[in-house]
Order: sequence, then C-alpha cells, then structure tokens
Amino acid sequence: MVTMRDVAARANVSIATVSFVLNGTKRVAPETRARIEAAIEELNYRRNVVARALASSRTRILALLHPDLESRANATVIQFVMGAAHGARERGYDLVLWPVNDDEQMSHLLAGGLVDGALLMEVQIRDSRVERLVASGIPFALIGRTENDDLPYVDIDFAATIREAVAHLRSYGHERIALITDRAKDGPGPGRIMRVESAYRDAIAPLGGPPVVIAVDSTSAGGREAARTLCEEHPGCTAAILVNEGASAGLAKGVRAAGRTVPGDLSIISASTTRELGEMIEPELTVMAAPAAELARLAVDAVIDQLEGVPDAPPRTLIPCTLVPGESVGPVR
Amino acid sequence: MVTMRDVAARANVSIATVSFVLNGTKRVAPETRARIEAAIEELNYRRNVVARALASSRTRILALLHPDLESRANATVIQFVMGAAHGARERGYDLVLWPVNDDEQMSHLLAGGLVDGALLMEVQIRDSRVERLVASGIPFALIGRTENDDLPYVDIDFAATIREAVAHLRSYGHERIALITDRAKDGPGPGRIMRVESAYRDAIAPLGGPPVVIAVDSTSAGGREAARTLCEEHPGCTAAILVNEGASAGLAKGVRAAGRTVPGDLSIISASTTRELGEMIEPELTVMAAPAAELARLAVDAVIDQLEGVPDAPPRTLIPCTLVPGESVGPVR
DNA sequence: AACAACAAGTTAAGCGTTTTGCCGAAGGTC
DNA sequence: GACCTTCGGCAAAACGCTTAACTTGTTGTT
Repeated sequence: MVTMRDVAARANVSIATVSFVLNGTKRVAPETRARIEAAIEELNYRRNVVARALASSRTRILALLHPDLESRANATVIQFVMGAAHGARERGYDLVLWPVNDDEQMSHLLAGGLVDGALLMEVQIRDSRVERLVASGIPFALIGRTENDDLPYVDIDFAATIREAVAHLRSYGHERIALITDRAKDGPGPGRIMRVESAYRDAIAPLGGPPVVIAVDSTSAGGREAARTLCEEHPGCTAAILVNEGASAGLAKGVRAAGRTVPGDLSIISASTTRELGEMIEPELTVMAAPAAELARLAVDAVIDQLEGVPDAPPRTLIPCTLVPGESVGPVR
Repeated sequence: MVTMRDVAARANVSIATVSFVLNGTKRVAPETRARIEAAIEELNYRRNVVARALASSRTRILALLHPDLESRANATVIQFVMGAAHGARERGYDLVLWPVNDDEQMSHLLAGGLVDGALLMEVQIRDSRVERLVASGIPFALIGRTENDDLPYVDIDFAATIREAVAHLRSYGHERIALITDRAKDGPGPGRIMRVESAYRDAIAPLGGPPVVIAVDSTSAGGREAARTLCEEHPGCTAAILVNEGASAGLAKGVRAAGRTVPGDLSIISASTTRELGEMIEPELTVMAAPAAELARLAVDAVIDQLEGVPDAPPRTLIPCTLVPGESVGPVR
C-alpha cells in the first residue's frame, strides 16, 4: 500500500505538506504543489479514508436508519434510498444502511463512531428512536415529523398535496370525496395519517359534506376492502383520494369487481406514490408523485450542512407531491 | 468520549487486556475479565470502530456497487439491497451504497480503503467493472455472471426458472409459447438476456414450434408494444413468458386493449419479479418471484467468508425463482 | 536599521485501537 | 533444586493520517 510517506519522500517534502495539498488546508508554493501532485500521480496514491477519519475524527459517513423494509418495500422507498446515496456521494460522503428495529441496537451503532450524521426514516409522532438520536449528539435529519417541530426534518407537504388533489377533483365537479389511508402498524404511522386526515378535513370543509375516511392495510386486499366499504357504505362518494401506495391497485380492482367503473362511477387519485405505479394499473391511475429523491437529497444536505457548519441552513422543509394526470379522474356523472 | 484507556484505568489493567477481553483474542483470568466487563458497563463504553479498523486494517464494511438505480427502480432491487444490508448486519458488517457509473471513480473508491469487500450488481457478460474489481484485490461477489464463470457469483437460475414456467404452461396445454425480454441498454444486460433466451429455446424445443422472442423496453409502453407484436405477428401463441418486470402491466393492458382476454386468449407468466407486482395487475398475474433477498444474503455471506477465510465456501450459486400462481394462466382454448 | 508580518515548510503529538514480544509467577517434571 | 511450561498480564510499536506549534527566510514599514 502506498502511503503519504511514500509520496512525501518522492516529492522531497514532509508528509504534512502532502496533507495540506490534498486537503487544501494551507497554502503551498505552486512548484512544490506540482511536485507533490506529480508524485501522487506517479505512485497512484489514494489517501486512506480510515486513517483520515481517525485523525480528523470525521468519517464522512452518514447512516440511513430505517426499520425493516424487506417486506413492505415500495417504489418510493428505493427512490429515497438511492437519492440519499447519490446526494451523499456528490458531497464526498458515504451512506451506510442501518436496518434498526431496536432502540438499544441503534444507540450501540451510533456510539461506535462510524458515522458523522444520520437520517431517520419512517418517523412517528412519538418516536423513542428520535430521543436516542438526540441523546447521541450526532447531527441528523428526520424523514417525517415528530411532535417536536424544532428538530431538523424533511417531509411531504401533505396539506398542500391533499389540497391540490381535492382541487383537481373539484375541477371535475366532484363534491363527495373519500379519503383512504393506511392502518398498518408498521406503516407510515399515526403522525402522517393524522396530518393527512386533518388536511383532508380542511380541504373538503368548503364542500359541506361529511368526511369519509377509510383506513385499510397497505396491500391489494386492503384496497379491495376499501372498495367494498366505499361502494356499500358510501355510495354517494364520486371520488377517492388514496394515501396508501400498496392499496392502490386493489382499490381499482375492487371498484370494478363491484360492477362500477373508474373513472365513470368513481374517480381515483393515489397520492404519495410513483408515476410508475400509476402506469401499472388499469386504468392508468392519476397520481400525486412523492418527491422521494428530492426529499432524500434535502435531508442529506441538511445533515452535511450541520456537519460542515453552514450557517442557517434551512433544516425544516416540506415538499408537496406533484400531480401526474392519468385516466382515473373524470367528470362526475 | 470514553475510550479503552478509561476502561483500563477503572479496571486497573492495561488497555491491551481490555482489548483481549473485547475481542476474545487472548485468555484473561475470570476475575480480571469481570472487573473489565463491569468497567465497560459502568462507563457505557463502546469501542471506536474507526480506530479498530485502522489498527486491524479491517473496516468490516462492505460496498454495494450499483449503477444508477434512481430511475428504473423496481421492487426486486430494493429487496436485494435490504437483504444485503440485513445479511451484513447479522454478521457484524456494515453496508455502504456506492452508486458508480464510471470505472475510474469505482477504482478510486475501492483504493480508499474504506471497504473490505464488495458486491457488484447488474453484472454484464463483458464488464469492465469486473476487471477493475479483480485488479483492486478486494474480495467480492458478483450479482449475475460474466464470461468468466470462475469468479464468485450468485445469480438467478434462469434455466430452471424458464423450464418451470414452460412446464407450468404445458400442464395447461400450451404449446406455442412466446418469450418477452428486455431491450433496455441499461437493463439486465445481454448476458442475462442471452441466458434466458437459450434456456427458453431449450425448454420449448420438445414442442417443435418456432421460438418467438420479443424484446421491448422495460416500461408500460414496452409491454403494450409487446402485446401488439404478439397479437398481430404471432396470433398463434397462446402463452407468453415475460422476463421484463417493467413491461408486465403493459402487456396485460395491451392484450386486453387488443380485444383479447387474459388468460382466455393468452396466458401470461411474469418471471423474475415479485408477488406484489403480480397482485397489482388485473388479472392477478402468475409470477415467478425472484429470490432477491436470498441472493443478496448469499452474496454477502460469500464475501464475508472470503474475508474471514472460511474454507471452501461455495461462491458460485444459482437459485431459481419460485412460482406464485395467480389468475393469468389458464387452459388453452 | 530594526522590527513586524507573512509565506512556506517541518516537527511531532495525537486519534483509539490491535498485536507482538516480553516478563514474572506459579506449577510440573526429573 | 534446577529447569521448562504455561498462564496472565503489560509495554510499546504500529496503523496512516491531521493539525497545532514552531522554524526559517523574505518582504514591507517606519
């Protein structure tokens, strides 16, 4: 292995000078710099990131803390993960994946000193992991929000998203609009659901009708269940907004299985998902695409800004989903 | 930060002894051990992984090298990624995500000494990244195979998968079976496609009919294109095997758009994808689920076994997809 | 001419572990 | 009693880098 010592010897300088050139931390005479750069080139030297980390006590590694996503792995998740990896790399950081289900284990990992910062996914309103994270003293960003809005977070702007979905449906004449959410225990969690629900209630308030909220599992079966409930118990509804990625396909199927058509009898918007998902379904679903990659980058940037002491970096950001029209929204009959 | 020095002081031993207890590398008298363990507990000490890595020249970090997956992010990919993260964690390793599109950058990263081993995703038959990887001297496992079958790899057993798909269709009386593959440039690559095609030819040879192979983009549009081609140019085909996750939904839609029914006029099996995908589509697709998580674990284990010198670990493994019957396969009319 | 200020390097002390080699005491063997 | 092992433990040298403090010239100011 070629070390800084070798480079220094070849360029006839001390290793400190090599370090200064490499990091740009102190000025070095042009010709000396050139000699060093030549030596680096000739020896094909790369500085050892582990030694650097130990000496500078900065590993330049970020952790992505996430619950077990092996099972309910939706398309948004991978966009998020990849977005974070890219964002980190672009700023010279590495991203490690830390599946954690257990707070104790999480604290252990954080105490190991491997990472400089962390992103916490799938945050719940009350989340003991957040307390651990705060206690660890490591800079972080939350994906989603807790009770305490003062912590750095990024999140989907559900209020704006739902507002836009409702507006879109209203522009087609819909006035009885149902909301279908997630009831899964390990799902997006009560925090998100609460926010979505209250945004929904606010948005449909001007319409005067009673709110219709149906919570089902985030599966195809859940979607079909929602369809049944909707058709049988709320036949007056002419449109539905889904905030339940996994149930989207099931809803469309279930509605048709009940002898109704989409969008003839029921218009559907699936919020907080991907355009690809919309395309898969028959009819092609109108979708509000989740800004997963953008959120991930923002979160990464927020953490790195904290680490690098960027002054007043904006750590609290909300981004709405973007409407991708499909064929599942039509005029009310 | 509490270090080994603190623990040693408190337990009245040298730091070497603490290290021996922590790693179990040398015997230590029971009462000394107890004193040390007590001190660790009381001080809530965790050993610094960076210092450990530098001293032992083993970082216990694995890299997951993958091309840019931000765009075509399918469900299989995330299962793979999460499976790898879990597998690594269970053996005390960390997994870093390394999006690499450029060989040069990859070599740089590998030379940094951050990782002990690597997994390379989306391997092509001829893959310059593999050469770089071999040149780096770092233990690795490939996901997919190159020309050179001697390198450690894990892969889907396409031959067995296709055989089983054909057998399943034949059991329903089908004899004219088409294959729909991927033509995307950044897709699974010619290696995989070639293998799939030849497995297909072998499997349908006993049927006597001409092989029908259609390559389309891995998108809904691609699927519809395949449907058109199939209906117009190969009306004799009564069944199709897809090895193109993204096109699955489009195929089903396209077939119905052409006025034909699934499985009445055309039976469909989508191979190398997830059960969840099958559930989304109408009708519920019969699927051959890719063993993504298992493959990831195998790959991780293979690399770690190499690192830890496990004798004759089996580095070359193929696993077939498993059949998940849906409603898209029926008897031939 | 005296002194400050600065530029360009060097020296050396860490960073928190692992690991080799060494030492003294206790026990065994003849 | 002399000798050899084994056991339990310690001291200290790495590992490859960063960085504070220091040295030595050079330039500028008055």
